[in-house]
Amino acid sequence: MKTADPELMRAINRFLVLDTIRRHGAIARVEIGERTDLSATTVSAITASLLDDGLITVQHEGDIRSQTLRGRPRVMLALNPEAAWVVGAKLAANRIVFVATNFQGDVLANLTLPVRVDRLPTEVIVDLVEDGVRRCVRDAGLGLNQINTIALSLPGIIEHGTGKVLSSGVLRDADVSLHAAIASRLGIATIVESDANAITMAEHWFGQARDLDDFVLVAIEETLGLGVMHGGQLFRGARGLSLTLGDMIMGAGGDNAIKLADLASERAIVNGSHDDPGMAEAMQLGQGMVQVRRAIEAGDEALRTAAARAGAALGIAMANLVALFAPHRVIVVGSTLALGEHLLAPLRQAFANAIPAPLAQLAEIVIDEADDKTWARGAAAVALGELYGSPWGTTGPARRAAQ
Amino acid sequence: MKTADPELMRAINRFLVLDTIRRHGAIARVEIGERTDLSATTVSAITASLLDDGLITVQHEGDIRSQTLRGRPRVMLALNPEAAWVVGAKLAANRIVFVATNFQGDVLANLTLPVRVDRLPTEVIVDLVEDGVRRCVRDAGLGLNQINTIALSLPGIIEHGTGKVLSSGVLRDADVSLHAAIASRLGIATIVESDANAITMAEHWFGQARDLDDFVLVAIEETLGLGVMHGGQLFRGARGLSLTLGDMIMGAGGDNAIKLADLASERAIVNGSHDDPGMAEAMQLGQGMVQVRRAIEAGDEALRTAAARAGAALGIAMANLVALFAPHRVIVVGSTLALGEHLLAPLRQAFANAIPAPLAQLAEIVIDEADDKTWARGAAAVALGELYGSPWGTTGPARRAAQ
DNA sequence: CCGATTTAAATCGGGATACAAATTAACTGG
DNA sequence: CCAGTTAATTTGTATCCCGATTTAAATCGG
Repeated sequence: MKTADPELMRAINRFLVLDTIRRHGAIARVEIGERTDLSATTVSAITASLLDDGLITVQHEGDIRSQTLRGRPRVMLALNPEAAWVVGAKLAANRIVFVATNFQGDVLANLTLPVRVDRLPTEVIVDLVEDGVRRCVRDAGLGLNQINTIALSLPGIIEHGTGKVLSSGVLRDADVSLHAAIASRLGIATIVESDANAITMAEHWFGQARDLDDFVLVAIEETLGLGVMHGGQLFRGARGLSLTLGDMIMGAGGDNAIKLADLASERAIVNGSHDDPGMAEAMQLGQGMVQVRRAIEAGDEALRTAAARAGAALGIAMANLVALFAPHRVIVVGSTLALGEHLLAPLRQAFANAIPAPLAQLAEIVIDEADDKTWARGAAAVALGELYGSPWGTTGPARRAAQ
Repeated sequence: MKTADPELMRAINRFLVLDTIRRHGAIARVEIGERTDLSATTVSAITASLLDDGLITVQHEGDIRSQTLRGRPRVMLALNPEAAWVVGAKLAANRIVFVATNFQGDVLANLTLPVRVDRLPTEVIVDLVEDGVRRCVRDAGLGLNQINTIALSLPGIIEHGTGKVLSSGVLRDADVSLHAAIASRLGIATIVESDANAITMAEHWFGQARDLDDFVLVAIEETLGLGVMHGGQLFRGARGLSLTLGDMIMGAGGDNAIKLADLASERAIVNGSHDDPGMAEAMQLGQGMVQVRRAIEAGDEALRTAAARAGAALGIAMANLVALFAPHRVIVVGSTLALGEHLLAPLRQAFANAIPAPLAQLAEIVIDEADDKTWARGAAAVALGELYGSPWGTTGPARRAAQ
């Protein structure tokens, strides 16, 4: 816990103002004051400094007259989209997705590399990331030297701050310092983050949780991820570790103990039909769940059962999460959603059965079929969040190696 | 998120100083400065104010000479034990335990009312609490008017801030405002808190986690409770809800879905032997697990199996908690520990099997056979924590109803 | 067209805070 | 009894927030 001094005070209020502008879009000083409970004096001082630093700009044009037509008109302030640029990337089993965004998180360019990352040596992955970043930056009409931060997200357990990957389904090795490798390769500050945290950030900034500072997100793809937003901050465990969901054991012990990942991951769902060559093909292309859905609707009862089993397990896991974190909302994202109601109907039912009565009204379930670009954009948002200078250690300062 | 102003700044630093004194015991100003990274000037100013408010005192006597014998001697500052008094209470199924403590949490008096709270109407419980508080306060040589806050802890889901009990195993009704009832009855500010949170506080202040700001606590008694300490603050869900563990579903859905409480609560363990009148008797007296242990050691295989099953389920649940919260330590407390290794051996083994490899080194399990007094003392610590004026909303201000 | 009105933003002055440097206090040691 | 040493306080400066006042930039109304 940090000691408070005037600098911290200013940092907090400055962040508050900047975040208010980001959330609201173009906004006048008076209104910032109303929303933040800061005095007009302070808002003026802080916005002057933000203008000075080029993080925000005045918007004269398109100046929609304020409702009240009298008096001195409000001067609208908005983020300066060109204050900085970042690259966000999502590393998944069979693809790498990049987006370049400006300071407000608008996607300027995106790029998908359809490669089986699974079995590649880490060095090669770093190569691919480097290439992807370079191309994506060029596609955005930018130069590498204009990129402030790169945020790479991938599934697994990741130590925030050091950027060490303790374990990940897409890396062959454990305890990889992806972070340092990429940072030194490109000479740009780099953040490595769990993909679940990235998409959690995306939902908070751009998606289904813009209005909420307390929610839980369940990411169902090749691996099962978990993100927890608590008081507007990503919740991290001790040492800044990201959380995991796939390792949750369903079952009371003994023989019926089974990991959630073995019930509800995409691999687990297709397990029975793995001999079908078409299915294997689709899985490699990331279209596995689309294929499964087709098969189910063509009458494949084994897959229907598998999907239902996965949905039920997820529903129970989500009920457990509600009991453990008491969030207002549980957001479900990920490619497995392509199964549609074959997954969701049993999920909802299991959730409803498993949720303790007093909590039944607390949390709503929201399904969001976010695409890959959104995930990568979430990684970008993680990077931007640090640029905004959040004064709470939740996200430590961007680690810059090299350079 | 609050806006920062000089007042908040001072509140933070003041709390920091007071907390440093509490944790360290008698300590000189210089050392406070070193530990908190505040300047000597600021420490002097804050301690002067604390002295002025009577929260701390100088210790001239017993003035152990500082190591270095030269120079002006240090003036040791310590909490003023008489700065305030609080009562902490633990409401359990078959007893109510009270402690009265001074400002530093020393227990001045304690009292156990061996009553079956289970089936009593709420009004009667409030009566009992009132009587208990009055007696305990008198036993401590205090007057009711000297008591600053009462903190009542009980199992269940409790909304911090409003003090509403959404559900509890020891109350017949749901949605009870115990809080207001007691506060108005005694005319003293009252806090209602989950018992798991209370014992979590106790471990942090007095017990096995004095050195740690990130840990998880599992309370195994008649009901199963969960406390999460995160960054030195009790983690609460949205709306300030306390967390629950007993509602965790073990099992993947369908027929083998079962609540942890139905596997590992004391009632679940003795379930098979409920017809034994001696056992029923012991359970009512809170000696159930001692009795079970005796029975196991006398050869009762059914109970041995039940205990092992409970242990295994708990071990898995704890592994899940480590995956979900990534804490440094998991502390286990509660009367079920009386089963000893009959419970713990399978617990440890299940935990070891279930914990994901990368996390295996992260969290250690600590067993703490805390007695009832410690739980009640934890409730007192919750009350004291608010008196110390923690500036972070985590624990809202003590709600005072009535007078 | 110009002054009154209205609202927004900037400026001024007061109060609180933290900190560094200088000063005072309270010892020990020879 | 004085020099040396360490602790604590005092002094002076910079920063920050805020309320009140002033300035700015519109509209309205005759």
